Amino acid sequence: MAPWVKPVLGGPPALNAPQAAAVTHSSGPLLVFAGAGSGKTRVITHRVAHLVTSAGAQPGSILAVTFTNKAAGEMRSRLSSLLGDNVAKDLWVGTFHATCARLLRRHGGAISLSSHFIIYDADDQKAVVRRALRDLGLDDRRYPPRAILGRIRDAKQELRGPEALESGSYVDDAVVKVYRLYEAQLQRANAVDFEDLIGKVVLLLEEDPGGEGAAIRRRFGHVLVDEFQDTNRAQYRLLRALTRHHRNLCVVGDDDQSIYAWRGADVRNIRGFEHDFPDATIVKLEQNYRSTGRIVKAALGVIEGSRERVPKDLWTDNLDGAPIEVVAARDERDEAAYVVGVIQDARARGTSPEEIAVFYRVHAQSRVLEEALRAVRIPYQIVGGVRFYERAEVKNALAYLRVLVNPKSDVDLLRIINTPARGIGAKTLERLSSVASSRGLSILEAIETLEEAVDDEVGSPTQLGGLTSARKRLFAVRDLLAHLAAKVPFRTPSDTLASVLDESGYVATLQAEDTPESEAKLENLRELVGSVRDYEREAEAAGDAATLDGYLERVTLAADVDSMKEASRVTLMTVHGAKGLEFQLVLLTGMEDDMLPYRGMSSDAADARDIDEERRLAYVAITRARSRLVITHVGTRQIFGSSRPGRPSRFLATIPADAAVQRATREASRDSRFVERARTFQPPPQGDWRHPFESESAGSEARGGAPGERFVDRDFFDDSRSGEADDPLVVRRGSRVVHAHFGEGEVQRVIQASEPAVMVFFPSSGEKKVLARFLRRA
DNA sequence: TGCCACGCCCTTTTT
DNA sequence: GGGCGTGGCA
Repeated sequence: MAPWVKPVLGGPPALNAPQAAAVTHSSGPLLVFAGAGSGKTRVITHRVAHLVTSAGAQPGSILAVTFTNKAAGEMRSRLSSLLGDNVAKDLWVGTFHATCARLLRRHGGAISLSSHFIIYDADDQKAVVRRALRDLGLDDRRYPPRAILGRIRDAKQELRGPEALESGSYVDDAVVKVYRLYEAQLQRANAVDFEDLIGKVVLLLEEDPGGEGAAIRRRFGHVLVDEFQDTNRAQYRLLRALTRHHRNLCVVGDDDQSIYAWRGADVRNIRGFEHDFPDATIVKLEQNYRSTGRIVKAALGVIEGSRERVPKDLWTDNLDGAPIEVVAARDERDEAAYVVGVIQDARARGTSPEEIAVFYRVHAQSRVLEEALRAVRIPYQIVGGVRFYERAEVKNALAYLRVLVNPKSDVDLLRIINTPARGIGAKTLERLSSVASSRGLSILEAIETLEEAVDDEVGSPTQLGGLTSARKRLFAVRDLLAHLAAKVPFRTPSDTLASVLDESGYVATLQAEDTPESEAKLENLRELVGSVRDYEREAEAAGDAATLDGYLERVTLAADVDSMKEASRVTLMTVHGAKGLEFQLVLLTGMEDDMLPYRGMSSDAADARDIDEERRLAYVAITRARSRLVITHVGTRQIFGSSRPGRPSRFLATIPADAAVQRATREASRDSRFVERARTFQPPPQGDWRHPFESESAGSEARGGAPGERFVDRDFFDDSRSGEADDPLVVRRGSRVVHAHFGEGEVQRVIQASEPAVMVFFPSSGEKKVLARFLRRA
């Protein structure tokens, strides 16, 4: 038996006595720093069990929140086995979003939210933003919907309304206007977005309209949170508001595994917990039960380079295990071939495929790996990528259902009004839309007014907004929907879906297309009907009524969980997707600077904070491995259609030498220069982010500055320089400038290049990169 | 109105 | 390399 397959652990034993006491028995605020592999979820389940069995808490007064459905499901099943189904069924165990949705359905009336509200996902949000931009007459090339929505989302995650946003710059003003319309649109549609689910519960709790906030607060005597480092500001405020009186808040997390800052997670929630709760009991779980000694050591080496972290000394009693293999490959194909070789070898030694995972930083890396695996017929599954519920045909079908439940939902109506094609084009929709917004109606209501206009014989073409010719087609859609909606109460959800697909002509249209693509779409629609049937069966088993509302909520709050089967397949996924999982053998690919740490096309250097998040990502990846870890990096990588040079990631240099061995593939060995570089590089001194290779291979690649060198994006034209110039133009972000051709604009950022240049936003023509010498002060 | 060709831009992702 | 959005054309 190879050393690395030797069993090294037997699952987390009981906590040591003082820890156990603190974790299960302490009262008041409790913060548990649970290092990777230290048995974090156990903390919550055992505490809950103790609260119920020994502390006399009512199961219904305990709320345990997680981030994913999967985590919630696991927690629930563990609690069921600890406490029995009968007790566990009364506990509130769920994701932040599902829990808040449940509360809002019961208490949302106080903030005029009908209990049939629907939840808009990212796509719906974007559609609302696009429409708002159109209504405001703003060009969506100059104001990219994605970016605008990003700003709105950021604001909502901090519970800031449009009035609380900065204004003054062109973009800021646009954001504020779009945000206002966006909110109005959601309210009119009786819809909420993911941020609202949290935000509106916070509103209920903090403002207590009709006593509903107090009612929610009374409900819960204990609140427990998993993966606390991933909470955003709004979620933190929710937790504080919920526990304001009794302060029975138990949070478990690991700041070293905070990898979601980019979507709003605020690591200050965990790092600053002690500040907000000075009386909190703090426990650190530092013993790792998962991985070999060398893996733990490597992980610790990597994470210790962080600028800021709560110190934790991860250690293990497990055997040292085999050295980590750091392998240089020539390019991504060579890397894939090596990965395949390792997998074949491991399988031959008896490692089962579901114990093997291949990680990468971005999905784009998966293609080459897939090809290599397919070539030798190794079964694999990819987690992530395009999700089932995000496919266009699935979203269309769901949009029909959502309109039936909530006819005011314009986003959904607009999605299906011309699906399948019914001759209702952009022009018609634009007119309809403006009729609707000018009268404060939903689109469907606006269609109704066309009828009134006809009945009254007063419908002048101007009043109808030029909609006379499309009227018949619009009425046909309205009648179709009315007909389907009338039958909803008498049909099962799956029958409703089936008749929607049939009577709308959607299926017929796809069948007529008769292409491989249309066949795939039909297949997906059949699967969707199947998923509704599954839901109906589950609801029945749980003794609940199966409703269309119920199904839609589940789907909107669902993830990719179902797709990750226990089947005997090798798993391919991004490092983000790997959090919370563990495998016997992990292959971490693409360990190059620019890939991990990742840097996109732009030459902007990441700042130290971004680098630290990438470092934590590497830490998460490493700590997923139980007994064997193989890390690969390449000399050249083709990605996104072009080639970039690869150098070993700076993080590799922080793995202690006695934990790893360096290797090269046969292909890579031929390039002796690359191998020599890869073999001999040294860790950079602390605090110096210059890559070690940069000095050695100076001038070998012309790039926009050394990696890691800080690009200054403000005060670039500082006074020391301006002294030499004839016209000292000092600009910084936000400065107003004038360009001879584009007119007045606003500086977005300063670009470091051979000649000073800036990105300027011109309201007349959008964002442009211009040389500073063509600008003057506004 | 609908189709196709062209060009752009590219992280990570739950709910 | 590829998905998506746009703009030109039938």
